[in-house]
Amino acid sequence: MPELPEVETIRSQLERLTQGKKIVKVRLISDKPLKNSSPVDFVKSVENKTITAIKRRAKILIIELFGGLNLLVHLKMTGRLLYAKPDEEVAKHTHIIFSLSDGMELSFWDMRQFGYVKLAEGPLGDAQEIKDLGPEALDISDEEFRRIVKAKKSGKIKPLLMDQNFLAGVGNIYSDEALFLAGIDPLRSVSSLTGEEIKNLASAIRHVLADALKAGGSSVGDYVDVFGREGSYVKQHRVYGRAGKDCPCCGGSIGRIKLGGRSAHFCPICQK
DNA sequence: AGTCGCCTGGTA
DNA sequence: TACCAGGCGACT
Repeated sequence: MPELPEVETIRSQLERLTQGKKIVKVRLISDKPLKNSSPVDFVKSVENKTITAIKRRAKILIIELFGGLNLLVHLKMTGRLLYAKPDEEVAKHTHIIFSLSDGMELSFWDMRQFGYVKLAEGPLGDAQEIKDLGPEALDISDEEFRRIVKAKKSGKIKPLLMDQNFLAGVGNIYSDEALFLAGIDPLRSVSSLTGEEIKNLASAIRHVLADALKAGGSSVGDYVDVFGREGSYVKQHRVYGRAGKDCPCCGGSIGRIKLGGRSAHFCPICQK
């Protein structure tokens, strides 16, 4: 599902709602999200631990537990973390229910089952999922962005923006939106970008992510926040999901191509 | 660098 | 029926 603005929306909500609360019970409806870790260890390690902080790195949520354990949650395409009152019937696609000391439940729901909830011991920076990530996209400086772009000798700009080890937090929606704002064709090779284009792109990335965060993210298909509410940034999309519609800048038709197995949306006139 | 696979479900 | 979907890792 979500990219940085959506995950950050959930992070800040969880921080407000669950920080300082204790996880009094864990109900594993399915082991699938645990990937390789043992269900017994998972439940034993998490039950009766207090949530000390909710952090985020790239698109990964980090639920910090008292005693130094971290729960890493990746929502991938359709994962949700839902905060709600206990319900008699468990909704379809709910995999894990954490009962909290305030009487509420935090549920991990994931229709396509790509997401994970993993226990990470030791320093967070040592975790396999975290250690190779690039700098955070939301507040990347012009200088830092220029440095990491210049370090790349080959490849196309759009797939590079989505590479989490290059830049952390940008996915298919926001790479399209940022490239549109910067006037750069998604197929451009990294090495062909001018200094000014790189600067404009850094600015566009920060701008798009900050605006999307303000709007509570983009609900294209499945994304909802911890209360099950949609984000409203789709209304502000300039190119993503708008193939065949008018470019907000020149009035031409928005195009859509396949790039690296994903769809890329762009204006063939405004983006060079 | 490009394609496939993991899954379920919605839409043309 | 076929194709599409906010991700990403494992293949060739």
